[in-house]
Amino acid sequence: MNAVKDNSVKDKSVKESTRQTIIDISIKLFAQSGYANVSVRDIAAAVGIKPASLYYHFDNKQTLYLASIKEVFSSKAIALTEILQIQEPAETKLKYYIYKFSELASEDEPFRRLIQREMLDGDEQRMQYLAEKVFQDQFNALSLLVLEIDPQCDPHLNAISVLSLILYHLETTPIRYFLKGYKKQHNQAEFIAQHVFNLLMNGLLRSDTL
Amino acid sequence: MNAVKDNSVKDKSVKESTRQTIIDISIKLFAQSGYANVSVRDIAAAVGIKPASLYYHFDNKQTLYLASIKEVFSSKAIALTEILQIQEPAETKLKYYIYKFSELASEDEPFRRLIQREMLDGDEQRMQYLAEKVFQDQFNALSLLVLEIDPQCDPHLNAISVLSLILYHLETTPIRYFLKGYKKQHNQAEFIAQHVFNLLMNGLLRSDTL
DNA sequence: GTCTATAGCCGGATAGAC
DNA sequence: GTCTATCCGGCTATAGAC
Repeated sequence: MNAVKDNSVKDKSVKESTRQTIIDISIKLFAQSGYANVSVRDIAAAVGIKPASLYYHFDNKQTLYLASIKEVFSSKAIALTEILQIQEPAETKLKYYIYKFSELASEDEPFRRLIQREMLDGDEQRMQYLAEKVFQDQFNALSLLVLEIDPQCDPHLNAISVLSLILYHLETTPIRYFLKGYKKQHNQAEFIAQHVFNLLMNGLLRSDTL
Repeated sequence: MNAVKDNSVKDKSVKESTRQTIIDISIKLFAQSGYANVSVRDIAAAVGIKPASLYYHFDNKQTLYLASIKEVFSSKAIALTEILQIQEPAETKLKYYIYKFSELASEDEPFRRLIQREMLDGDEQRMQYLAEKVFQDQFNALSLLVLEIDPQCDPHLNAISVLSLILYHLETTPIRYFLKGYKKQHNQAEFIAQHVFNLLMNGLLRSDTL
């Protein structure tokens, strides 16, 4: 009936909508410099339009920011949830999760930085959104997994510990660069994953071989 | 000869200098809201002076910010270095370190937030300052400690892992509040320290008892 | 849907009196 | 050392032509 509807199936060769371009560019800029340090002028310039045109697509800067974080977070939520679906023994599953999550986290710097920024400046409402729409499912799955490995443990505490080990190495890259023993490898997904899995299985003893 | 010199020994009952008051208040405000979101007017109002008066004490906003982070970081550096001076077996020393560092980190929220902010927005110069003047000594000491526990390990990697486990629980408090299994205890220094030490000694297995 | 032009506000910073 | 008064630049956002 309506042939035009087929266009709703996105063809990557077709130029994306201006609205989407604005969001994509905003994600990068907000992640890099933070909300207050990115002006509507900066975004418009990067997109290649005038600031006034931007207000045709979004009501104001706040709205654009919210659309940007929703976009980056919800696109990630799908990938994250999928990781924990496989049927394997608990330890294998954890190993797979750590490797996959390290990979996703090291690939997507804007995602990581926006989370860091939200932890500092996000209001309660945005935090709840982030928790429920992005992390809840996989956090619950990860909690169940660590509980399976040790039925005596506090799953919330252990799940956060797993995530912290992976993310903190990436978060601290800028300062670690100046600290003793820094190697480029320390920022590579596979290297981090290997270290974290060993540490979680054995503790500090026999945790790594050089 | 000069009796007035005795005033240089600070008496806590004496009102501190305006310059010091400005720094103290700036630390709190910058930590809470970030550099760009705190205006010179905000700071002046909180101090109880007019914005113009502030420029008698500091050249500009940047200079005031730098003085603030130097103050908060260098005051912490002393406390941190002291922790690793005791003579004890490696494991005891690590346990002591974890408990002390958890305590210091959970007590001083501005310190933690300013580090988080610097990780996101600090330039290379400030990062180098932070590394060399604040963290270098104790990071080296912590590296040696984990190396003593496992001579085969990568000390840089393990030292960061120790720090990550302690700090990430505190950093993620706002979102953890909305995640399953959250308890108030999870933010208490001693509780975190106990969990981290167990995890580092044993891995995920037998890491905690509820 | 994008433009030019501009309103209106708030920020950092300075001059100069007291 | 602190004040009042003020400059000026950058910011978000709107009006209205094309």
